Amino acid sequence: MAPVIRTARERAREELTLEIKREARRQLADEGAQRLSLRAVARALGMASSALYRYFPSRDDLLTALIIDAYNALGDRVEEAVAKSPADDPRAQWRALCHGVRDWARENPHEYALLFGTPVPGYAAPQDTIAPAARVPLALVAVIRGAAGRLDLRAPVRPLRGALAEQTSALVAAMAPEVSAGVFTRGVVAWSQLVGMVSFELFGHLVGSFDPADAFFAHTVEEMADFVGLP
Amino acid sequence: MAPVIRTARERAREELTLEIKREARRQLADEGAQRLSLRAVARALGMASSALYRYFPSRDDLLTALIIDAYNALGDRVEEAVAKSPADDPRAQWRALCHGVRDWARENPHEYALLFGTPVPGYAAPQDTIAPAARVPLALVAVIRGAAGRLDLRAPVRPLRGALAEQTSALVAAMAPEVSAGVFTRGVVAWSQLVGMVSFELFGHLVGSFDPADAFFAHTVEEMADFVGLP
DNA sequence: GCGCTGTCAAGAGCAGTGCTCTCGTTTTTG
DNA sequence: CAAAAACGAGAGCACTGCTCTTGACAGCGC
Repeated sequence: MAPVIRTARERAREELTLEIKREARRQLADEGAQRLSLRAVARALGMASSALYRYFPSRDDLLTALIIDAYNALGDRVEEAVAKSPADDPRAQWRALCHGVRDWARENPHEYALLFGTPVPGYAAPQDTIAPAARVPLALVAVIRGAAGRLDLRAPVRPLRGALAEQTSALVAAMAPEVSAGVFTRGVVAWSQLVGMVSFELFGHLVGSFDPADAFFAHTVEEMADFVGLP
Repeated sequence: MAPVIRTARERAREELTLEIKREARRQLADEGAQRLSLRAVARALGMASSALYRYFPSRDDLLTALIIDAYNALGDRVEEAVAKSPADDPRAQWRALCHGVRDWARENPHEYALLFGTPVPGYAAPQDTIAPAARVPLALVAVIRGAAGRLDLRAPVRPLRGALAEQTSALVAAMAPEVSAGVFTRGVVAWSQLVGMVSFELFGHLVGSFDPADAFFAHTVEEMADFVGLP
């Protein structure tokens, strides 16, 4: 393993890397990813802009690092919210998860936009992001798994056919064997609905209709809990 | 009214405005809004970059014009798809609407991102965009209205309380008086789910799970049609 | 302790951006 | 016909991401 005592150089490098990300995150929160400027970050840190390239080979790499941090911040928040909920109350956990996502998004709109808005770089999500990105979806299926056997579907799930049945059964076998394929797809539907609704609110698509979205959001969270059959 | 025969200058201006938008749309489709450059547009048109500012006061204004055009293109596409469906088959119309949105989005990913991704300008959606932006949602409630009286809800809608009841009753009275408040909210839920799912597919959030999303999309469209009670 | 080697910050510079201002020219208008 | 408005082009400002070179310093084996 790496030694605990590093050379002065290595410690300085690690510290500066953190400081750069900290300042970049500040500017991101202030002005959005669009206006995040390497030169401005360097200026705020009192160093030459060229020196920054020793730590992040390009602006996109800095953004990727911020994306990973944001995914982890959201993951921490949501996992903690779920953990604080009663262990035997899947609906309370569901509520905590959904409201955790929304609250975090409203507190960090630019970071949320970085995760779920238009992808900034050339469409290719680096490999390092997929694990942090999976945390909230995994927490969501964990909540559903915790309710397995007690699920109560008011409306039966339509049968899965052909390619969808194959895709779903592979996924279910890998990550939620105690849950039926139909319920699993409903979980994915609810996840996309949650992100769609939060994006609507943050991106201003609800201004003419449910402008203070609190009541609508709370209601929809319950409806989607019913949709996946949570007790 | 304005005369049909305009001065040569006015006709030239109108034509050049269209040409600028055409070229900008080309570059938008190629590289995305991020890389859309006024200078590059001017270069392609063989004119000085400064001359462009006589037609669009800023880059954001050009983008706003493109946003309006994109909303209208999507609106045309969806309205036409619904109109081509059997008049007495709300579920077929629903299918046409949802698949119309997805198909258009897949054919014009950057323009879709412009509409439903991270808002590019300073968060304020200009007044001119809200009418074109409302076309697809309005088409969606029209489909539901067309099925009023024949709706079949497998799972009853949770009662709307407090602020939500007030917001919804105002909206329902204004745009869908023959539909119950509960069904109306489910329509909004389905709309946000649709956009969330298409965004997931286009922005790469489905790569690990339902990567070819065709089967999952088709299945979910039917599930959401059930959700709003379409016959 | 000494020198080599790799790492580092800094500066200059390149190509590009949005945007403003001025300056002649052209077209419309009174 | 003359005044006024609109127009295209050019120069220029302040900024961006990024590259290359230069000189200084730290860490290592000897």
